[in-house]
Amino acid sequence: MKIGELSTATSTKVETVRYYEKIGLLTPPARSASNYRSYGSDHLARLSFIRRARYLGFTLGAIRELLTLSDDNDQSCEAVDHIATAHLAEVERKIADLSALQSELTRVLGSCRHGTIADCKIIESLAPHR
Amino acid sequence: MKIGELSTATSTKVETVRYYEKIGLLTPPARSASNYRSYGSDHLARLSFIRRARYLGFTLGAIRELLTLSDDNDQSCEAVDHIATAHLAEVERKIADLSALQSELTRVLGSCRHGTIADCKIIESLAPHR
DNA sequence: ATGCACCCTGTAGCAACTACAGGGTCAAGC
DNA sequence: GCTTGACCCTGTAGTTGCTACAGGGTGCAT
Repeated sequence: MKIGELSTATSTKVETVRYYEKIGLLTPPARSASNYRSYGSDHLARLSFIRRARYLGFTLGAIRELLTLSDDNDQSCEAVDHIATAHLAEVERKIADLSALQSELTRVLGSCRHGTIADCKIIESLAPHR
Repeated sequence: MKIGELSTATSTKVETVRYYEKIGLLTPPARSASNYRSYGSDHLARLSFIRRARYLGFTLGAIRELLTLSDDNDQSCEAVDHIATAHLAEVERKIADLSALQSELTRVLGSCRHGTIADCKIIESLAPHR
């Protein structure tokens, strides 16, 4: 399949596919006579893996590790578990941060009296002169 | 005050202060005879505002708008309210996304049987061949 | 006078793409 | 047979919000 087909099959932009190749996440595929990239089902599987992991918020670095690990069938999946656990912890930390932010923003917004800037409580609470 | 003092006063890296000046968020301060930047309390207030808004997750673009608005005391604070409301919505969307992710990661991790890669459920659920 | 902490400018790097610019290829329709 | 349009190619630069040098100058204490 050509890059455009692979791209639509995985909901990935064509440029992104080429980018993954450039940084070594995807192996360079065979080329047609007219120098077009020609992908097989292995590429499709690998790219699907990458996209799903990206969707789950893994960094490209983590994905690279996961891909390396997944190539070695005999290894224990302890390392995989470790990467995923660390990522989960990170996600939970972000949720906590954002929730704190949410309360604060809600508080700030709740103080808006819809007057003029001069006595805008939002601006005020952003500029703590305390 | 010199840039280092401003920097520690606002917990901002010196490079970041210069960066804010370069992109026009901070007005260029006066210079000493030896070409050192020399800041006053207005700069301190403005940088505090920026840092607090950044801490609350506002983008520099949004902060630029907020700063422009806050300079015009007579305007209604409707626009300010609008920016903050939009930001809150964004934060809430992110929280929802991350929470979905959290469940999915928890599910994926829960399936780990600590065997070898060959039958690693984590890897499997990352590569959906369905 | 010599060290050290601080200041200056300017450029390049990070993540993870995205968006051109400037060209080549291929199949369909007139 | 020739044009039109959709696709493909490479390479480079832009995005966001900084951060990290490199290669210098300044100011103060010892």
